[in-house]
Amino acid sequence: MTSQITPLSGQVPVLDTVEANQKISEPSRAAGRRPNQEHKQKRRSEIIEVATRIFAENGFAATDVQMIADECGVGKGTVYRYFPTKEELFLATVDDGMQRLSKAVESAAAAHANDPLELIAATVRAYLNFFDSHRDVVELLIHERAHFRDRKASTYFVHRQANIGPWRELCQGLIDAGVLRDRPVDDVLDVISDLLYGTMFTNHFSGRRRNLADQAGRILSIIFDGILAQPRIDDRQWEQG
Amino acid sequence: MTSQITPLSGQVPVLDTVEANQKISEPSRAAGRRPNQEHKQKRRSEIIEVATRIFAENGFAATDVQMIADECGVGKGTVYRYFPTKEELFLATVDDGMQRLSKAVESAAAAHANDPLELIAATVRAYLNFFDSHRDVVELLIHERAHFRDRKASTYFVHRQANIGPWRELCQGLIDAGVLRDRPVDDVLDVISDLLYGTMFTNHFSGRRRNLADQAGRILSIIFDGILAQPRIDDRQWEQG
Amino acid sequence: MTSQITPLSGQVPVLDTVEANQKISEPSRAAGRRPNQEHKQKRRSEIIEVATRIFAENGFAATDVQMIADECGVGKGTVYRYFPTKEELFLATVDDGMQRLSKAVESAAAAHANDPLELIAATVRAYLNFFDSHRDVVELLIHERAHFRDRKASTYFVHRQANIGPWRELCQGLIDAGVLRDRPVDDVLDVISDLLYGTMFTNHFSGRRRNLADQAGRILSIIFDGILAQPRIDDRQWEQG
Amino acid sequence: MTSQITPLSGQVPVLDTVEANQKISEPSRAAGRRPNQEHKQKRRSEIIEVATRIFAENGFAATDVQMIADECGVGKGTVYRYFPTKEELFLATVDDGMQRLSKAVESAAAAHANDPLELIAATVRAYLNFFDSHRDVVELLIHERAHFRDRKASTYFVHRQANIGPWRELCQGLIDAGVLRDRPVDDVLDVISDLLYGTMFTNHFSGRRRNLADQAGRILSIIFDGILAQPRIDDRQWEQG
DNA sequence: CATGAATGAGTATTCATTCAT
DNA sequence: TATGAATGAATACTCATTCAT
Repeated sequence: MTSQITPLSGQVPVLDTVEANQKISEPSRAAGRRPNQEHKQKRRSEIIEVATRIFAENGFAATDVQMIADECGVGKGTVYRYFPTKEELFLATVDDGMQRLSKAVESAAAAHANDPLELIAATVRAYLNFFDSHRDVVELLIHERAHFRDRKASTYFVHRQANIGPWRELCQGLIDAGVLRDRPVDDVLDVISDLLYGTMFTNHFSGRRRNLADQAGRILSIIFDGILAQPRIDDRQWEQG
Repeated sequence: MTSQITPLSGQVPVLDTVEANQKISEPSRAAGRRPNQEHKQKRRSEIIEVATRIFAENGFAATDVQMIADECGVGKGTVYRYFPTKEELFLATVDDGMQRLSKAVESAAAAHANDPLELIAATVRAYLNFFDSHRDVVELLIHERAHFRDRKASTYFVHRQANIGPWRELCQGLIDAGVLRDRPVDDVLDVISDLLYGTMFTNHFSGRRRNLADQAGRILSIIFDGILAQPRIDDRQWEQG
Repeated sequence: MTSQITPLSGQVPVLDTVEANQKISEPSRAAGRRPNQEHKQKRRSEIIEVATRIFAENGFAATDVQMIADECGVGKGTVYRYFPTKEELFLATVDDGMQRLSKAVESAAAAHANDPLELIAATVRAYLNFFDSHRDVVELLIHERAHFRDRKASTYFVHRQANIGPWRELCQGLIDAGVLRDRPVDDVLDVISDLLYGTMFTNHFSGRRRNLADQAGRILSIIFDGILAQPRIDDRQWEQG
Repeated sequence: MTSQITPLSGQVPVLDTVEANQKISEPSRAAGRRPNQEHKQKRRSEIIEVATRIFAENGFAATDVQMIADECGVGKGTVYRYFPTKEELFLATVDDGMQRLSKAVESAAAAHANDPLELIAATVRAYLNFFDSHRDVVELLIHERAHFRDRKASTYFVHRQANIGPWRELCQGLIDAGVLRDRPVDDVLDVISDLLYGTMFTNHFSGRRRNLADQAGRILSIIFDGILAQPRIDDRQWEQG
């Protein structure tokens, strides 16, 4: 159900395909109209696709399942055949969004597996690009949090946590190699992750539409080099609060 | 309605009291029924305080105005005497939260008006501290976005935009003085703002509870100095995507 | 909530009035539109009266609360102000029916307190008369049983059990006085109760419409004297199965 | 469709097999596909058996045809091949129950064809025993009445009416022979029928679990001999209301 | 023949808002 | 002015029935 989400990854992440638990076990009984797995998967995808759009546009509460059924050209009962409740349908759209994010980041990372800094840069660009061209998914994240706050851990952070591992190794390697300053790995990853998360939301919420390639560049520049003109000479301990 | 929000400010931020239409119109006759006005303001504050908590706990849709009335010990009709609709009441709580954020950041900044870098550091700490001790407000921001997406600009970003000015001047001054690298001011401010925004949400959503002073220190360290061990020597242009 | 139901009673049964728990405790707070107890009781009765008819006509499942609201000339929400669920409303109608039965039997019995056999006869007549002229109540008993089978003891039998006491004493007295044969009191009461219950249902379900006074007479004749021409001479033990 | 039901019968009751329209039409070609017919009858019986249990447990409305299909291990469509609607299936279970009652009473009566009073006693016992060991059937009677009130005469009373004949003759014979008092036959039969009906329901609804043989004995004792110690001396006319 | 995928009519309950008192 | 009684629009989910395979 989860997969590569963390915006940094030094190796090709494995996509944990979900189909297993979606397939209905083959009934061993007699003739009759047989269930068609292919057809089921296809229709399930259609519903998720439409639901993603409609939930993103209207939010969870304001979305009537009938709207989704109509848009799909099926009866409401059919939607309920595939997803037992409106909530499950919604969560399926969020999960689907996260899987698509994973694939997008993976693909981008795969092309730069041999140049660590470029790998990081490519990942940052892929992450921002994904959310820029899939604004629906940003909305879903908000609605998930608003509606399921106390019943479910945020899907986004579940994925982030599940896939941080490879990035930690990559970072540690770069520190050992003297490429990065000797800072705790988790501190570095947290700052980068939080910055991307905040940037993504801000882009979306504030309507800020800058050239994404430039934006990624500016972010990387500051992350890599900081904002001070003469950094290390100033010895002040910012850590002390 | 708005006030100092931007997490960086080189001068005592001005509280833009736009709340004209929220305040009960001042009676123009000299003295007379002043006590009533005070009573009204007090009750209005009570309602907002209770509503903040209940909206944060339950979200907008799941909150029944009756719950708020009960908690306040007044009739439902009374709540409607102070706020014409549930939505206006909700928005008033968000605005109230933003004003409190402003005051908190202001106060922290005021103590370091003479040391720019320390001013920045103090602001970062104050910002993270505020949201850490006012988790309600984080929730309200989410619910506002989820429910009012297409009807209202995010109060948070309205405030941010309204109060970025002084920070821009501060930054430009530091660049001119050679303290900061010569990067476009807005780039720097965006990165810092987005990072704080993302950090705040991540702290809240992922349940990450680190020592806040340390967290602020780590953030500042990376912002100021970057993550690379030998920064400027690498001339690579990250801007090119 | 309960009261005299059992069809036999040697003393004026006490009607346990229910109003106590229906009244809303006086709110101690300020002005405003005050709750009006009288008005509430009246409306509650109206709703029960209408609901009795509609539930009896359509059954529980087929009754739409809207039908009741319309018939009452109030909004659906108003019905729900008085009864939190459709089920509670239904059960209230059953209870109301049982209370009315109690009153009817009581009144009839009160007139013959000094002649035990006549008291029994009057009770039998009152019981059959009540259900004959309140066919709604018979229906409610059926629907209650059909719908609440495993969630609630039958209201009818709860009442019957709660009010059998006085009848047991009366019967025992008559046995001691040699008026009745020396049989276990509970056997006698069970047979009479079951016979009345079965007669009531049969009258209702089979559409049998005989003169009720005659019917009561025939029942009493057989109960008192049996069907055998030469009873006690035949010593056969029916008890042995 | 109907059969011997009336609890009193002086001769082997005839099973009125009216179930013509329930049976799958007999194939007129001599032999041929007889096995298929058998298979059909068998499956039909299976479905009725399962449906009886499930309808009794859940009531008509709360029973999902899917539940019955699952329990039978067949597809829902198959159930509909045997019974055109859920209602017809339900009514078939009621009718089946009544036929089983008939058989049970018949068998018991057959053993005492030569002793009228013992025949009556045996019938009473068989009737109470049947419903005691087939509680499902009692439930079905209730649900039938609740759901089909105005569309269908109660199956129970249809059967009762259809089979009262032989009992009337038996009774009249006993009266003529001076065994029973000279009362109108129908009065006697009504009282006995109603008493058994009421006893059966009361046993079921009130959870009263007494030794059935004893119970039958007590009932017979009162029916035969009445409750008065000195019956006929008291000349009072109970008939006058 | 048997099956189960598809359908859509049907309904209890909630709650923002109004307004009589 | 404060109150709470009244209202009715709005909506997820079920399940009997049909019919393509």
